[in-house]
Parts: sequence; C-alpha cells; structure tokens
Amino acid sequence: MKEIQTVWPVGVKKTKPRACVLSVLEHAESPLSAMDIYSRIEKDTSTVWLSTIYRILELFVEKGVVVKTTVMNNEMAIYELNHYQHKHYAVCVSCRKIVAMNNCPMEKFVPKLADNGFHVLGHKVEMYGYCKECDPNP
Amino acid sequence: MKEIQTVWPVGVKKTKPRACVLSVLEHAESPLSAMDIYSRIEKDTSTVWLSTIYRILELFVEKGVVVKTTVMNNEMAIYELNHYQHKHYAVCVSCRKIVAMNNCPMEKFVPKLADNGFHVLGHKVEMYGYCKECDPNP
DNA sequence: ATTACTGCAAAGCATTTGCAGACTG
DNA sequence: CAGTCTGCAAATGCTTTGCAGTAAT
Repeated sequence: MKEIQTVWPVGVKKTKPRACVLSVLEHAESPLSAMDIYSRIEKDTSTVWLSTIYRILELFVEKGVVVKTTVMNNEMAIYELNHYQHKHYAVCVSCRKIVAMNNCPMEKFVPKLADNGFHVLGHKVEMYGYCKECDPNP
Repeated sequence: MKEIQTVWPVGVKKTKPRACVLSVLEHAESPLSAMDIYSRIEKDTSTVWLSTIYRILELFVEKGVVVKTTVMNNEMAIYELNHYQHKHYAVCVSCRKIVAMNNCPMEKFVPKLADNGFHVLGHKVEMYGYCKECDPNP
C-alpha cells in the first residue's frame, strides 16, 4: 500500500483500516464498490473486514470526503473521492466499465414538471452504451 | 380484484397469479415494487407468494409487457406496465413518492463523451426534490 | 484512561432458486 | 396428459448490526 497523500478528513481518528480505504480510493481510476476496495486491500499486508469497510465508507460519506452512488439498476453501491464537482456516469452495457462524464447534459435544462408542482432540487443522469473497447460498431 | 382488461401477453399461459399481478399493475397510479404488488394482492382472496410475483414480473419484463427500473440509490426495483414511451421519474426526497416526468430533459442532448469513445445507446434521468405535498417552500 | 474503532459473527432485506405437487392448454 | 406454473422453503448477495477486545488521543 502506497503512502497516504490526501489531506486527512477533519475530526476523523487516524487508523490503519481508514488509511487503507482512503488510499485505495485515491489510486482508483473509477468508482469502486466496497468489495472492490476489500480485494484491493487484501493484496497487501493488512486485512480489513468488509463490514469495517462499509463503516468507514459511511463515515467518509458523512464527512463529505467520499461520494456514494449506484448505477445500472440495482447493483452494488460504488464509492469515490468527493471532488466537489457535478458528475454523471456512462456505463458500458457489455463490460460494465464506468466512465465519468465531463459534460452535464442537464446544464441548461430548466426543470418544469408542469402541473404536478414538483420542486426539483437535483438530478442524476446515467448513460448506457459501449465503451471504446466493447463497441461492435466503432 | 377487479376484472382483467389488458390484452393478455401472447404466448403466456393464463393463470390466476399472473392475472392478479397484471391487474394490480393496471390499477396502479405509479410504479410498484414486488412487495407493493404482494400487499395489494393480499387484500383479496388469493394469496400469491412473493417469489412467484418476482417470477411473474421477470416473465412480463421478458415479454415486454412490464418495465423494471430503480430510483433513489439502491432501493427496491419498481415495475409498471410498458406504455412504450420514453419516460423518466422524479422522486420526492421526503415521502419518496414517484412522479412520472412527461418531458425528457435529454431530448435535444447530443451525446458526446469526448475523447473516451463511448458509444451512447440510451440514458436514464432522475430528478430529486419535493412533491407538491412535502414542499416546505412552495 | 476513556472513548472510539475494528475483527468477527450473525442478522437483515430484497431477490433468486430448488423441488414436488397443482394446474393449464 | 405433458409440460409448465406455483406454494413453500431455503439459499443468495450486498449491507448492517451487536459485541467484546484493541487501539487512538
């Protein structure tokens, strides 16, 4: 496990399992599930239990250091460092790879749910398709 | 349970549990979870087991009669009759009511995931906010 | 020294699966 | 009657919770 580089979240006690989880998230190229994090830690010396990882992730989300989401109907939750930016994801229907979208298609959308008086606070967009590697018609 | 009005899906054997599920979905004002359907059937004479409901829903989805989705990170799947129209949902953060959106904010969006070569096939949009009844600032 | 954290085991919840008897076409 | 469904039970996969020993400040 490489050294910790992130600024440690304020008011959070520094422990080995937490450092491991944060480190894995730092080196992740895409959002990870709890299980992903679990297996990436296992490779190294220390063993951190899945339940502990869930507790740590919950804490980090609470502290605003980590963001939790889900994509593709009903799958596992995925986690990533909070970069404080509006983000959406594209999911490959073939390999399930998750690609971050840098442009938000909703930017200019003025929410108006017409006659039902819905007060929109936020939105979530997911795109489905083929990633570069899986595309049968590139 | 009221009488069945829907056209019965082709190639599907007519049984009481299936008729019950279809009928419940017909009279539903919003998408329902398997459990919702379960409890709405229970009120009546026949008891249909949850596992059976899941199997029936799976079959109906396969036959294209029913659409399955999920909203609000990580909840139960919800099901509704397939009206063959592009649809999105707004979810009340307070009471979790689900409101169907009649306008798609992505209509005019030209997908371009820039340099990552993602081939977009479809999308899913969810809006979060307060429904008419729960809005603290109407 | 106190209080919070973690290993570990076991529970919880939505969903799936296995099987034998029941029902449909 | 043959093959498909369904009641029922038990398993599954992700996630949460309880508890007692361990570690952090």
